[in-house]
Amino acid sequence: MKYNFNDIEAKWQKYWAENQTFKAENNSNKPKYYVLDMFPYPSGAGLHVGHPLGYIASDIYARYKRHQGFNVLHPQGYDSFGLPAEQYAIQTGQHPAITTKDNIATYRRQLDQIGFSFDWSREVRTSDPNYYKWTQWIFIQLFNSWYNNDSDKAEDISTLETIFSSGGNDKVNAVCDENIQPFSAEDWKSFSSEKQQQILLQYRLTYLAETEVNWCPALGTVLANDEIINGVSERGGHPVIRKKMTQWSMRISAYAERLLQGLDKIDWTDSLKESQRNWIGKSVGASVTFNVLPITNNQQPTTISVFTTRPDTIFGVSFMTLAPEHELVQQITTPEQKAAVDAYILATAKRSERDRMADVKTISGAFTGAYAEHPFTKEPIPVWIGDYVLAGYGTGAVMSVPCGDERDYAFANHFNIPIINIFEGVDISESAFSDKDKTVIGNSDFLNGLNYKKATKRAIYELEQIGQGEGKTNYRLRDAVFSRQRYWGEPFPVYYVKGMPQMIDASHLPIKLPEVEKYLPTETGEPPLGNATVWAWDTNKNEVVSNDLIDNETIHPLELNTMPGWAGSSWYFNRYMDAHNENEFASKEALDYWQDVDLYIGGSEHATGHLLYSRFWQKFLFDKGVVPKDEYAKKLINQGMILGTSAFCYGFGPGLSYEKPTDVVEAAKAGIKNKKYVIPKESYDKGLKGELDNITRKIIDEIIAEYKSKGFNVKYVGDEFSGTFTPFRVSLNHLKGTSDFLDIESLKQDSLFSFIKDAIFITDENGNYTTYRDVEKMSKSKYNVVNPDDIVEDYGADSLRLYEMFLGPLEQYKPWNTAGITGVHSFLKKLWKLYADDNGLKVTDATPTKDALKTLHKTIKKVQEDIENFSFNTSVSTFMIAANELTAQKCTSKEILEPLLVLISPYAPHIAEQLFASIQFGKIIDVDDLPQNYEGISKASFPEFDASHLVESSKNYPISFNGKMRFTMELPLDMSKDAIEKAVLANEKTQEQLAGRTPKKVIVVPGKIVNIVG
RNA sequence: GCUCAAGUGGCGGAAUUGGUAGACGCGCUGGAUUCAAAAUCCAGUUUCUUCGGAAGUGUGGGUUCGAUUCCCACCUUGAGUACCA
Repeated sequence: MKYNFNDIEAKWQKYWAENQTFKAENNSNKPKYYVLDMFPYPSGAGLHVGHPLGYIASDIYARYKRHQGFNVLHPQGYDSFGLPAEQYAIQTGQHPAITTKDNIATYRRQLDQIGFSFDWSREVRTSDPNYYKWTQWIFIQLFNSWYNNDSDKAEDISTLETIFSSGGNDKVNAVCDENIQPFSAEDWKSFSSEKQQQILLQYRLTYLAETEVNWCPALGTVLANDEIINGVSERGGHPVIRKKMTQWSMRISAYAERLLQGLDKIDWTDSLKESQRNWIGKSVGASVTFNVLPITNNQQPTTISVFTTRPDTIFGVSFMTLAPEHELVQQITTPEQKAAVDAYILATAKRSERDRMADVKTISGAFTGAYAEHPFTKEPIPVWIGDYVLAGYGTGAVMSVPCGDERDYAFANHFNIPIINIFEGVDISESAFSDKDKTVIGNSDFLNGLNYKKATKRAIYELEQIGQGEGKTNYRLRDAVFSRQRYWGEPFPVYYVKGMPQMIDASHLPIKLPEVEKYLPTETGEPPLGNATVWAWDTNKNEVVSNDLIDNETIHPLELNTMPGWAGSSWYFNRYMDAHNENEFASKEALDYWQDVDLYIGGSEHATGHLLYSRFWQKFLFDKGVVPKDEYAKKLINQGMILGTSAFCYGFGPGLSYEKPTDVVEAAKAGIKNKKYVIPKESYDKGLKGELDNITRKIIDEIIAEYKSKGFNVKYVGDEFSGTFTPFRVSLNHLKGTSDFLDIESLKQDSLFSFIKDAIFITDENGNYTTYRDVEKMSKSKYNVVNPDDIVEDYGADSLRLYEMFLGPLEQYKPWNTAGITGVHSFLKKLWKLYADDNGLKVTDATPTKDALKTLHKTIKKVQEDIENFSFNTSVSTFMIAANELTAQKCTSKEILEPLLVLISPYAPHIAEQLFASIQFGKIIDVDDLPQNYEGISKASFPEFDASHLVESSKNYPISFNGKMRFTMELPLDMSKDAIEKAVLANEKTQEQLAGRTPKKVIVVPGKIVNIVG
């Protein structure tokens, strides 16, 4: 019987689904293991071969853990809210829910045919009301919480109210808005309930505030910092501007330190942790307050507070710089400087964020005319403004120490501000000295002679003594904007009474997305939900009612924004534990049993988005006692991207290139229909170098001849040809099989490539045009997308799985090339032949040979090590070696061949199941004929490695001379060092190598190597 | 600029504690089988070579009996981040 993969795979996939083979139980005597994939956004384009890479890896691990006796949770779902479905709705009017449902169906079909061992009974979809009910619920919990720095955790807002009414806000150590007004317990009690609500909002973990947001006009929505790359939107590359808007925000800054500390206890890659550390951006230093010297006697005293990481350089301060947007600028600027300052502010305001980022070398600024007083020397310090100081970081003001900071140095030089040197024995005439550890402080009163560490400590102490500063830690991490002006997202469970947000009671959730006529913003600029006509909250009936009924007494308007994409993905891993629970977000029993994710696999592009926000929510839920762990994923692996290999042709002719020589251009303008040519890569390369090869020369001669025949007087005028050939991509569908040869006829018939329809292809002597292949990201527009459906049809799911793993290390970026898949495919055919031939099953009860046992056990050892190290590529090689060896040994022994299948089963589950079942029944069995009680290979135990089969009695020693291996010698392993040395020296090849020299030294490492020096 | 990865045949890659560099596969070359093709099987395939050998893991140096592996400097590529005080 032949290896009929299409038949086998379809039947086993059906069998697994029907028998719920991979369903995980929420209680079990077995140890638990949770393997999680980052769930996909179901896009309309479906899967390409790059997408399943991580899923295959996690599936191998999940199957391996089942063989090891674990109760494995391996779920899958869909991150199904998002922009593309909404944009499709805007274009076509089709409801995003329908688009999403269709896309999910496609994804499911594609995933199913790869043979994943997902427990689909736990599927989640973030856009399902039964799911987002709990996303809304978490939002309410965040609203009802504040962060207590004393207990270092989130607490219920009621505890804050209690503190307020007993002692005001004086003693509260909370993470909250800036500029909170102090009040006493009496004040609090006297406040109106609205005023109280306003104050509480400044403390809540999710809060409504007018903040400066990143507004993307093209997308009509705000974006979070992680959704902006180089000043433009991640999606679409549209410009982003700063704008003040009232938005929901998440007080993630409350968790900055815990998010940073938590990284130390999780096994994530260093680069990913590093990204998160950078994003959190902790810097330790001091805040220092400078008194501004009054210009006139009746001026209000003001202060400028700054954050610095170098309080030790306080005596080096020779000026201060404020961000142009700093609120004090107008107040302190002197009348003489007002014109200059205003002009500068105007000039900076005109520059976009992007310009400012791109141009960091130009030094600009203006003097305010004001002076601050040095806290210790009491000397006056000029106050400048400059756009190198960012309003959004620290306090938006810096104390400038030109001798210790490059930017301050450049600024001081540019504006001729004095530079004070406070470093002992350091020359600062050329540049600033920012290496804090290599000198001691001088010229600094009480800091003289101290090193960086001691001086910092002392400076902070002295500042505290005079009440003008304290030690402070600053974080770059900003609170995350949580409102989006979109339709296809979770609605907020929020209505407004007199402009104050009110939470809908959790018992009335979910608040379902309303129907709208149009998915665009309203004419008055409200978000799409502003189009909904039934979008008001009736506080008596506790239901969503028509907007007409709004009376602002019992019926109130609902929130028009929706939640961002990361809302639903920040907790989904917990929902899988108890996916259908209607009363809780997951039951306590399920959460206690599964605890956390043991292995999480997904892309590194989520490093500062999803992976940070989800850690934040997990910590919050942990504080609330809802989840048992404050980090949800013990280990995380980033799979690398699979790149496509695009195929290029090189065109020459109108519409494909410029027309040179000049005379030919003129002729073309005169209305001659020119010829197009597709030339080989070598001709193109030569053209780039300005040389002409025979082919190009021939083409030009042909063109000239044609013009001449039409009566034009043309001639070729030069050899300059660079840039006249145009490379263009062709679709992989137009290549012959998996080769690089172009199927010219099919290309010409494709309407996508109509521009090349009439071209003449310059082929080789066999009539082939060879395309040039280059590695790029897979994308539809590059025509290099490979669909897994095609691979599965041609080679089978097992081949696809093996090949994706065989390509290279999991974490690495690597190119896909379908041609290579024949290697793993013929391995599977060879494997099949080991078990079956034309007469049926070959497996016997024969006693295995020593060699076969050795092959098996070294394979067990290697494969087990590889899986545990996530080195899946090398285990595929190991399987190939094992199959090659066993074939050579003509092994038919069940004792060898049965355990081998268990080893292979995580990688190639279909063929392993088929052969395993066949061995059980002594013939190639059809899945349909299996008895009811049959337990498949997934219940089989992973084979035990037995080292005794690998014991050797001799070793083929490499004999090296000065470290270079020259020949080998077979010697017994129990031979003593001396005996080995004697035997090697006695060998005639040794004497040959030495050529008469006497060895200075002989290194013998028993069991490893012999090295002769001399 | 800073941070983090990574540089090995024509290609993807292997060598897990320093110990026979190039496993395994693709591609290529030759052969067998076939009327022919596909498929399959066998042999070869780092480079140079006077066929004895010699050189060789981005470059230059170092440590070591011995370095793809450890250390220093540099070059290149990729990713992230950026007037962060």
